[in-house]
Amino acid sequence: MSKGSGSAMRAENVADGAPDTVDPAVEALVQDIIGKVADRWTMLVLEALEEHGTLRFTQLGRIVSGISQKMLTQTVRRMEEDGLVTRTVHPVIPPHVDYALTPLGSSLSEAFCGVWVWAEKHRDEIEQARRRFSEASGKPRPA
Amino acid sequence: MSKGSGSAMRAENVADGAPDTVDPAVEALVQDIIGKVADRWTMLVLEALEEHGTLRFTQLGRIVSGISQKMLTQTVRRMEEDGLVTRTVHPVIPPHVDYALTPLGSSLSEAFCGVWVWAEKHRDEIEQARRRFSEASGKPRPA
DNA sequence: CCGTATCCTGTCCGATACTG
DNA sequence: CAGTATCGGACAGGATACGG
Repeated sequence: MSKGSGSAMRAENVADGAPDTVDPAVEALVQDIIGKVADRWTMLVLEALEEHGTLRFTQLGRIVSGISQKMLTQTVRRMEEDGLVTRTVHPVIPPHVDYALTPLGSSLSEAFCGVWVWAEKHRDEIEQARRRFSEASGKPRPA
Repeated sequence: MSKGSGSAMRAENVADGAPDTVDPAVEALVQDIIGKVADRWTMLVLEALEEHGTLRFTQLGRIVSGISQKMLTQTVRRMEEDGLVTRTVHPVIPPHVDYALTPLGSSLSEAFCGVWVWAEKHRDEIEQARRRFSEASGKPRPA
């Protein structure tokens, strides 16, 4: 999933009228971002921080119930790397680390909210479609 | 995304220490939908159909370059199951199958556009953040 | 041309144990 | 409390070959 995002290729000038010309670099980056954000844990951490503001490691782990330390660390690190969250270490005993969304992280949360709203709005249609599909295929309902 | 998001498996509930903005059940379903829809191939197929309209199996496979037949079939099947695309079989020889977006699929594409725009708009910030992170961590370029 | 079935590999993720 | 390291199971997904 980690594709060559290091490319300095710039093609923001999509001033043409052709809608079918999607820049490969942009497309790659978008896929990369989506891939990360759509991750089960990343999404939940994003939400948790959007809701509660600053949180500690353990707090985060409690809110995102079910996540392992490994995944929490990994998720949070990647989000930090992408500039979505800030990681503040207080050098005291016992250790104390705070996590918070950056403006970039907040804006992503907001942007992704559109898809969230869509899913919520159309979940009935989706379930209907699934049922219709199961009916037509003669297959039993998958879980 | 990753593997586990097959269906609404989130039976685990938080001890309600903090008020959630959304219903847990709805959240689970939305996560499920997001998980499927945000899939790398699903996204590309969605885009391809949004751009080109109706497409045949092989056409689709050519546009979404790099996808295997297995994944293409699987992706398209799931999208059909969720009511995002229509699958029209022309019983001729040789076989001829057309795929097209449903209104639901189009609306999803539109909703996803927000994230797409976000990624495009902020890709510089993200790359900067990554560079800064690499610098601070003393890590070499991750390919 | 379209789709399925089989094999095989890479990777994700949870559990556990240990350090500062 | 916060994080790292390692092991092992499970599954996604690519390649291939074959059926309709």
